Amino acid sequence: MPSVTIKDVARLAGVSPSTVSRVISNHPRISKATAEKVRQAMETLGYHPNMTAKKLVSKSTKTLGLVLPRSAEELFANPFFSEVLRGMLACANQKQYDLLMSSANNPKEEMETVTRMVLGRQVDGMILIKPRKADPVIEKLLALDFPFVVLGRSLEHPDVPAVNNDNIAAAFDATFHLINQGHRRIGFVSGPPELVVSGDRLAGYQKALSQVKLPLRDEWVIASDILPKNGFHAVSMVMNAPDRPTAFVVSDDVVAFGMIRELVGAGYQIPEDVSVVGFNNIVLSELSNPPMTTVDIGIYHLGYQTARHLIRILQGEKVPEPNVTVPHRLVIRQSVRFLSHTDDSL
Amino acid sequence: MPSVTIKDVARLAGVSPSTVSRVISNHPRISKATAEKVRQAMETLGYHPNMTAKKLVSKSTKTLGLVLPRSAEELFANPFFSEVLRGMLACANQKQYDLLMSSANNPKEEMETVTRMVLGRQVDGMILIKPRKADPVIEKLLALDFPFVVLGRSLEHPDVPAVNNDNIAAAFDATFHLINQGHRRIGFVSGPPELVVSGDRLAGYQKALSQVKLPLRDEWVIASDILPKNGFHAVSMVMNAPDRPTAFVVSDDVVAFGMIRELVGAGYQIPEDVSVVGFNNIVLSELSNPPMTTVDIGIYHLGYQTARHLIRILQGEKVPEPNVTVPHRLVIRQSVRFLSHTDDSL
DNA sequence: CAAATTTGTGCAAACGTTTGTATATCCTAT
DNA sequence: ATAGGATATACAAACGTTTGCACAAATTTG
Repeated sequence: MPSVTIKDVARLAGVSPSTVSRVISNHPRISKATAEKVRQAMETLGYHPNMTAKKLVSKSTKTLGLVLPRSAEELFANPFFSEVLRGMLACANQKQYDLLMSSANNPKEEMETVTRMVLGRQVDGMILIKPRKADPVIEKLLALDFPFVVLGRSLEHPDVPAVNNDNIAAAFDATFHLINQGHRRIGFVSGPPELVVSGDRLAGYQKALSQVKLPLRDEWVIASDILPKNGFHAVSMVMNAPDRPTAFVVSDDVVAFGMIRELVGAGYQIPEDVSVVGFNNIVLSELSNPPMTTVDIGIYHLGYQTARHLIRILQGEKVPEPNVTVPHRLVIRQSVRFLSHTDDSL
Repeated sequence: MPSVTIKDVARLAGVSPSTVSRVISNHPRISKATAEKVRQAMETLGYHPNMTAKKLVSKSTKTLGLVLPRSAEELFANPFFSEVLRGMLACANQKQYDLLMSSANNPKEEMETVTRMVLGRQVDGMILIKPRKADPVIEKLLALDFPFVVLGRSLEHPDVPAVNNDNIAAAFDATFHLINQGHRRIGFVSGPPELVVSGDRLAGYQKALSQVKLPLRDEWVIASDILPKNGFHAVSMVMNAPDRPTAFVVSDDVVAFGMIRELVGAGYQIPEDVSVVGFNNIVLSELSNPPMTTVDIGIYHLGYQTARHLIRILQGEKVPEPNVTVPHRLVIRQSVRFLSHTDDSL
């Protein structure tokens, strides 16, 4: 409302607008005296720079763009997202950047929003969360030569700046933990098939099985997108077969919760009858009943490093590696049972 | 990078920049012919308006500001937040607004960020999430006469535009449900004491007790901020007393999870030994073991309506009521036991 | 002590739009 | 034919900054 500009300050301080500007940016060749005078004037007038004007002339917005994946509806109810966001905000905040967010209901809207942010010069760089396979947004940004980093990885462009877990290794570890605990019949619940991350985790699972020469049984891998809605029919189908799995690797903790709930409802005990290892280690994994064994992928760091990486690039710092990998670790709690080989109660 | 401006379009189309501008904004007095010519030129050049310039001259940013409460660290790991955000984004997106976010580590930073957004004219309005009692940010915004709405309510300024639940009634309902189920010794776990919402829920709990002439026992109300860190000492202290509560109202589902976990760890069964009713109905409340009885406060709607309310105000629509109340409802699941009055097993 | 350099400040252009006012062309009505 | 009003477009100022250049004053140098 008051809208006091640099000119008002200049007038009161008895100097030119450019001098005021230089005082603000600590230009070296401003005398101590005028600087003081100007600061005084700013103070009494309650001056604050108009960021929009500043952005226009400086051609830098100090803002990072973030468009929510169209799968937002699902992914978003997931604590994963807020934890990632928390990391991003923490980093952005520290480096004096803001985050401009928008959501989109479908791929078309998503592209439009990206376009508006990028071509509309509202942001200095973009963050892409969990890209799809053959993601057109990546193609677009690449074509525009606009700075961006993906949280996850691009299948088609391996050298695009990215922050990711080694999801193959992570799923391998999760699966191998079950193997080490004596399990031989291990099922897998995968994430949305269009996401790169889903493919990686599936691959890690398969790798672990084949390493110990266990057969891959297609009927034991379940696509999670049919899970929460359809009452887990796929799960009960698998469980009703004569030689059912004794354990599952589930590529998302939330889905794992839903699955456990179904299993419990069907009369199974966790981990006595079925073991489960989840993915992500969200806060509630620790608080659930039973506390869930899961692979901690460092969600907060994932977010933090993604923002960090992008800002580094924007500031022209030497970026040693295009890709940064956030370490994961298996957190062993109580949703996995040790299965003696001589035990054939299952 | 290419940075094609309105002038480039004008040149190619053989008209003046102002004409191009008017074509874009569908000015009535532009001939069909030129309009076509200009659109053609925009197309071939791949023109997109520079939003920053537009914002500068139009003095409207089409952006909503959101500063994360300093309690972000805690609140944020909470799915509550992402669900609220999802609602806000959905509404903003629909009304063609963006969200500018920032976080702050302490009240001072918070104020600075608000100042930067508001006085820096980066946003048209602000959203304040769950204000504290005597929140200085509210005072500031009021003093500046800057449009904002709070998600929650202001204690000191009841007529400030706000979107909220009737938290007193909600906590009353939760407590009364326990009473109806036969409970007479009911504890309460409160949220961070500096938040308005915490006070309201506590009041609702007290109201329910006094309505049925149950004594208020101070030692049975536990402040949650001492909960997750200190291993729930307060809980075990309460539980070890000779006449311990048979049930708790817990003003946040996440805290309820943590509490249940502690209780289970101490050998109690839920709901057989202790009943719990939570607050918020986050996604995982349904999936937990046992599924949690909780009051659904419509988190998504809370977010959606907050954005909606602010946008209404910004667009100068007649706003019938300064405050909108999002309805709540008790969702009965399986964390509460029916307690026969003749049953003195507890 | 004059010349050269440094120091401090102002002027004006630029960033890419929007919009009020002026002007030119074209109708329509007298 | 011609005034009067539409209609369609151009001009230029404005939004609030930053910054290259010019220039005066102060300081250093030989």
